[in-house]
Amino acid sequence: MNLFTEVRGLVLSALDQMQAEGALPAGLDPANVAVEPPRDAAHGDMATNAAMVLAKPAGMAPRDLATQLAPRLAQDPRIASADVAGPGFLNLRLNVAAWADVLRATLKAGPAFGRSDMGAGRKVNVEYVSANPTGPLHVGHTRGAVVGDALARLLDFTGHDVTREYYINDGGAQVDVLARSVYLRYLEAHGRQIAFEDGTYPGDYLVPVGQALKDRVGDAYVDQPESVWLTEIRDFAIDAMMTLIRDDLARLGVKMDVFFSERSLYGTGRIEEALAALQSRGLIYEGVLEPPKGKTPEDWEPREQTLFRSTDHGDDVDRPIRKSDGSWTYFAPDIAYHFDKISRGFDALVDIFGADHGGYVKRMKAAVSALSDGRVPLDIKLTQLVKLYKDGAPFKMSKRAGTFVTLRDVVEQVGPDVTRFVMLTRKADAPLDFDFDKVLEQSKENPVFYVQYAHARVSSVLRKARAAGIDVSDAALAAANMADLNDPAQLSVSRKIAEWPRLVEIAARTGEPHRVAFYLYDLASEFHALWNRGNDQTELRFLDEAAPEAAQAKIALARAVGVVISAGLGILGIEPVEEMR
RNA sequence: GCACCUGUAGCUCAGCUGGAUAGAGCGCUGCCCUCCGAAGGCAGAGGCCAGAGGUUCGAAUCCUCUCAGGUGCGCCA
Repeated sequence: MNLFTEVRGLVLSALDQMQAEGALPAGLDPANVAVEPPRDAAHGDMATNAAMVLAKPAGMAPRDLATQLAPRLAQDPRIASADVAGPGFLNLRLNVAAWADVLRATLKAGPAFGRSDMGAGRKVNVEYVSANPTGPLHVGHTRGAVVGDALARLLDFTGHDVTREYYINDGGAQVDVLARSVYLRYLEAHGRQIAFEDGTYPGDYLVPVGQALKDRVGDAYVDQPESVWLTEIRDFAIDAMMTLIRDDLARLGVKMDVFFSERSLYGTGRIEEALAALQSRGLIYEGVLEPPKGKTPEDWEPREQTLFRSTDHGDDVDRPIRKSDGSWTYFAPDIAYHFDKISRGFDALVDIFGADHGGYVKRMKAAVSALSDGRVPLDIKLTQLVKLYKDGAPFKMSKRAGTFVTLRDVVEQVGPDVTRFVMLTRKADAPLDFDFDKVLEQSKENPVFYVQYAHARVSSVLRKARAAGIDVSDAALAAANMADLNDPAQLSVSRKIAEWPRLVEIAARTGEPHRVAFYLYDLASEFHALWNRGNDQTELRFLDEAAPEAAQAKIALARAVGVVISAGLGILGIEPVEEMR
């Protein structure tokens, strides 16, 4: 139940009626008519811009149109008043019964409250993390993992058929480097002195891999040339790294549906197939690129390469598919990979990239646009850097020295729930500060704590009520008489609850799960404010000994808050707590 | 040089397919908090939404230009 769309429906039918009666010209397009919560609560519970949007096409003054519309809306039993305001807004006040309806709907739907069918079962592929299989996940990957997973859950909640996918970059030179690095650790396991040259991975995490390799093959590769061991060690190492990465993701509670190997595209004709698809559209040619202006590489030489005419699909320059020596660029398998996604029948694709891949966005979109003839939209979300702090001082990360802060470090210190929530306290394309001390603080400053605390208070109310012999089943609460829930603080909470389905749709449409986190903080604020009112006004306490007969309706309100917090945290992949410790 | 992201209160940031007097937390000021539901509560001050044009009934939001910060720009992935 979305109260806003219901009231919008009411507005639209009133407009239809006016057109039928000749009070308005026929054939007006109501697409831009909106019913929204007003920014200022003094303006009522909801406002509609209908009169202003339609004034011009109707050839009427906005306020006149609003004046005629108002009494028609006021006839509805849910509407207490409809007032013309400002340039032609119609401010609506709702009857207490309308809020009671919302609470009943919340209790009835439970965790499904706010679900919608806006996705209409459309198949959406969300690709995220996709870290190179050369080491454990670090904090940057963590953010991508959290954002991608929350987005996937959000799309699922709004009726999309979601596939979560990880693209394993196991086809490039970096996995050869991995193999050489593992070889060094393998030699080390045999007691050899080793030295890590530039371009190898010195991290400790390869020590057990070298040992495991030794356990498996003994000294078979010692003092052997690379040609003997490279392929086998590479496969062994990639397997080990993907096991590590899956384990890291599991610690965060992220589970992929599909792991797609880049390597599976090589030698199977699939890259050639994708390029043939572009070729048949006349988008492949042999040519020479201009050097980038203002930053010409020292060793620049014009070279003929196979190019993709991405400029036909919105890119700034055409992009190379083959290097000048004839081998594929990284872009070629990526095109084939996205071609594969398209041919698997997805209606929409989403990629979550780190911000350092921002330069890749246009060409990828161009490729998908070309390969699907514009049918399949590709949405690319960039996640910005995470800056770590401890004791107020920034944490340094250096991948080269092998000392970087891993996903595992973070989750072990603060837990998966806090990690997830904090990663969503900024929109994805803004940098994020992550302070190890602050995220564990128990205060209003800390949104994770504040939201969980609200849920714990709800749980506490329910426990105590149960102990007092009150029936707190959702059915009983829904049947309570809620006519007296009309204190401003109570109405604020109800209003916020009513916004939840609307917020979900906005967050899903914009692909911005952080909005859920901010909403939950707002809802928790309203709830805590109501709770605090109970200090002075004992009749606002959820359990007021002086008036036990009023308890059930108030508990229904608290329970509804708990239901929404629980649903919201569910979208963020977080378990609500029953009590704080 | 070009592309993308960012620029909102002293600080950290929200801001809904364009909507009314732009919000929150921290910090600051004042009051309240021996107990009854205080891991605090209530109230207040604080803004040229980077700047300049434009679009329109209406712009933090859309367009153009400028400024500042970040990221990236064939033969890495």
